Amino acid sequence: MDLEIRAEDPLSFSDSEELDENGFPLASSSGSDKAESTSEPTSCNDDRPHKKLSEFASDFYASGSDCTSLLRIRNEKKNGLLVQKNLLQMWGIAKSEVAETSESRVCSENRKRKWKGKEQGDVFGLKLNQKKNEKGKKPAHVQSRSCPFYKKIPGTPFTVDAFRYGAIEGCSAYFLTHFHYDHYGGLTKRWCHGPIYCTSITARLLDICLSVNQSYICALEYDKEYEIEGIKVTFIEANHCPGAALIHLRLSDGRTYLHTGDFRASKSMQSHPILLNYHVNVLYLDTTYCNPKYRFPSKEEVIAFVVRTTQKYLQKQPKTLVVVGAYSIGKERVYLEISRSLQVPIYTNASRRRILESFGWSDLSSRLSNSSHSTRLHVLPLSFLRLENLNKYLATLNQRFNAVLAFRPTGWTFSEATGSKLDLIKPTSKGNITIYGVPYSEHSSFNELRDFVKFLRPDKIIPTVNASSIASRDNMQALFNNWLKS
DNA sequence: GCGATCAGCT
DNA sequence: CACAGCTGATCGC
Repeated sequence: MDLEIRAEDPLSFSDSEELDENGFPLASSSGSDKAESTSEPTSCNDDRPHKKLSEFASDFYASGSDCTSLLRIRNEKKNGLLVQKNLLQMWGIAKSEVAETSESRVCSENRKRKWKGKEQGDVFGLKLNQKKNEKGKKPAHVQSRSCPFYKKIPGTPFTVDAFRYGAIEGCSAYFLTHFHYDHYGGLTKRWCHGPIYCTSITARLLDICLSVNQSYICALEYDKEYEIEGIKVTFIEANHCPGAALIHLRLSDGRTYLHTGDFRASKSMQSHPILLNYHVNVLYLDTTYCNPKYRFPSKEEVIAFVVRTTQKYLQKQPKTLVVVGAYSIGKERVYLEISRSLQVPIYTNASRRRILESFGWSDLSSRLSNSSHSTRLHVLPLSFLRLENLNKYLATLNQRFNAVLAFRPTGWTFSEATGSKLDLIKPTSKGNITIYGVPYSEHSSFNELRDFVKFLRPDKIIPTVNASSIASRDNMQALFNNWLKS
């Protein structure tokens, strides 16, 4: 493999900033500007208010928080890339170009209304002026975007899920924990900054969806120890989406790190040999739901609820179309279990079928259908699951169904009131369309997180989510301290 | 013209 | 809120 970059001192990312014993920025450090690590010099004045209060991971904030997406899927149309304009077009129901489908019309009208309220002219004027004045220069927010410290692993030339920062100084191995946009963002077919280590499923998705140059992709098996740049590396199944991994690192000096990427902690992880055998010094933790209010049921309980709700609806109304919403990858088991219990195939569009088939799960692949007429079970993009959209979708299936039962699986569908009592969930409903939000989470609940940390007993915990506000960080740190005391 | 990235939004 | 995106507009080549 040709490495584009050669770190002069691969064991040190930034020798100019003050670090603690683990290689993290000291709270009292004043060298925040030196933390800049993109290849571009930064010239932005930092007037962020929190700077005065805390220097914790100063470059964390410089990383920006925008999450944009442009998932282009290589279509079946030869080698061309096709951007899918809208769902009804994709299904061949609406004509392209001229086709102003009811769905696209609704959306564009909504946007126009919002846009108008923001004084269109002013916005355009401002942008154009800025562009003229700053010709040749990148906008400030781009210039200031540098790799957050918690994505760099101290004492190693590794970064984790850090692809939006160009070439990172001192990094000669880029790890990708899983194929979700907020983690792979920045990866394109023009990636050339170094080898990407990931699982084989993620590796295939990088090829299928992003056309990343194969020569940069290094697929590692789960539960097998590799030595990369002198560091022992083991991937552990993360219980998140297909191909997601925890990264276990053992340095030659004995330090042990665990980076969870995104994960849902489970009891079975507590019997993993590598987690039992090595004390973890630093834990990089997915703290998405690190708040006691997040108390959702197990995936199995939610699936059981979805299946029995489906069966109940079908008894009352046999001509019901069942719809499950999903992002690119994740939540597969929800529709897989409906498919099993109803003994019907799963219809979804060609792009998603290609992705699902790449997992190499024969049980899933064998249930996929390319015909929307062949089955009452359809998988659609989560964003499409709204009453108006589903109503129109139903109409396109010409009388074959007369009701829609849809499920939106997301960890956000929690309610203090319902808690784990799933049968109290009230769907949103209008006419013959019913949409259930179900708390199917692929991140740890608060209790699962606590139990995992108490099992692992790391010396230090670095939250990788919800760490942008001081209050939130302090809150989490207090929880960690509480969990780890005694 | 095309791919990548933006702000704004959910 | 924020999961993990989605959209049209804009930017760079």
